[in-house]
Amino acid sequence: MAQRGSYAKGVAKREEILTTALEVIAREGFRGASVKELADAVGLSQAGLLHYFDSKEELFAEILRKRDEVDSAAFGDVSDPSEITLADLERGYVQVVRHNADVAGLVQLFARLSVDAAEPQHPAHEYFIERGRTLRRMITGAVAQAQADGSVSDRVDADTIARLFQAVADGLQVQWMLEPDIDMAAAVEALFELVFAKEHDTDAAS
Amino acid sequence: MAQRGSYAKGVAKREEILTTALEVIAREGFRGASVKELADAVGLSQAGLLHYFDSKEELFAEILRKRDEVDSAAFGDVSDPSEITLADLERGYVQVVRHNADVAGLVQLFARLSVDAAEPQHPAHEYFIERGRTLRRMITGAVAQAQADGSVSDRVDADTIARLFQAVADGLQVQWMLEPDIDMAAAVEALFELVFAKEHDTDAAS
DNA sequence: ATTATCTATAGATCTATAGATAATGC
DNA sequence: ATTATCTATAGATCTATAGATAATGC
Repeated sequence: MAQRGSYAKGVAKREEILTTALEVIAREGFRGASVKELADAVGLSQAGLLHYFDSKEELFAEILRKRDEVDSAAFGDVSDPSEITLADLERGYVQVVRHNADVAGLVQLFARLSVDAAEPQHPAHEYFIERGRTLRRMITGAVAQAQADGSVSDRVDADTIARLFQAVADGLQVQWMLEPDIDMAAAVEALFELVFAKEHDTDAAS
Repeated sequence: MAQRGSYAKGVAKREEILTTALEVIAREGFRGASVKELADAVGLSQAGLLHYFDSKEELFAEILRKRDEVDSAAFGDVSDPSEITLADLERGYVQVVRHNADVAGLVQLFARLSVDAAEPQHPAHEYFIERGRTLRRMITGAVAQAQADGSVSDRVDADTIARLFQAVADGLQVQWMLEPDIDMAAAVEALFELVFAKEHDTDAAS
């Protein structure tokens, strides 16, 4: 009952498990991602690894959380969502989409768990709900601002636009997994082009 | 070697397997969809059912094909994609999205297989590629037409717009599986609103 | 005393296949 | 003769847990 908490060694090992898992999955794909494989990669037995997590599903949920942590460290954390402009958003979006093309296994893991985590009891359920909210909050901020200054039509509310943007991101990844040749970044840029009445209507003669 | 082909009874049974599977999965969800469960539902043993399919994965691929067949019979087949207007597209889109809300299990199955079928050897790989193409062809037709008459900006080519529309459809379903309360139809309508410079700019004063 | 880790194993599935027998149709 | 179907089973996984021992730290 009286939990003492993890020893320093345990904390470090758990961390190592997650970061190593990210590499293994990114490289080998989601298929090779059995608990056994991940345990081998950090030199633990399968039972040894599971000591750190309640279940396999929780392990994978934690891997995704760790991924976000690593990514937002790499791509810059957003302290204040209301500070983001649309241009920032577009840049960040394209950057993430480009990066994802290098970590196919993680994209697969994410997509796979998105489906499994639909079940409310799934250990990643909250993760996905929370992540979606955070993502949309950022988008909504930028969009609302653009609507205020007139560069985006306000016939559709910012929340719904945010939902559509999220959907495009998820949906494009599905297409990309199936046909890795397609250019996700170009598609994202096109989306911004379409939704935002940009100033450079150069050849709008017709 | 000398294949005689299936007997009438076998053909009918195979059909029954697929249509029953659709009902079972729609109702019970993707979880209860083991081969055993599906076999029980048509009164066959597991081995008896597998006699009709090369593998479990092929079975599921066939189930999805059957679903499309049933759906396009219900929602009207498109003989000539170039005949579709944007308004048709929007109507059809909303209709399908509404229908899907009643068959959660099939939506899950589809999403789950989308990921698994990324593997080129997966029996549903071709299905997904082909389906995407067909869907986008319809969208492209309608969009190109709208671009020709000026109701849609031609700064983004019709193919890319089609890809975005497909992505929105897939991505919204992921959101909906996670949070069934959201209104997919409203989001789809918003997408059309955004992309198409509709005439009814009623309150475009600002 | 508690955590970190191992080995071993229960047991839950699930897929595919082999080897029957019964039904169908050339 | 071939298909339709069954029972039985191999065997591949994989997850979780029990019961050890070794390492850590109050």
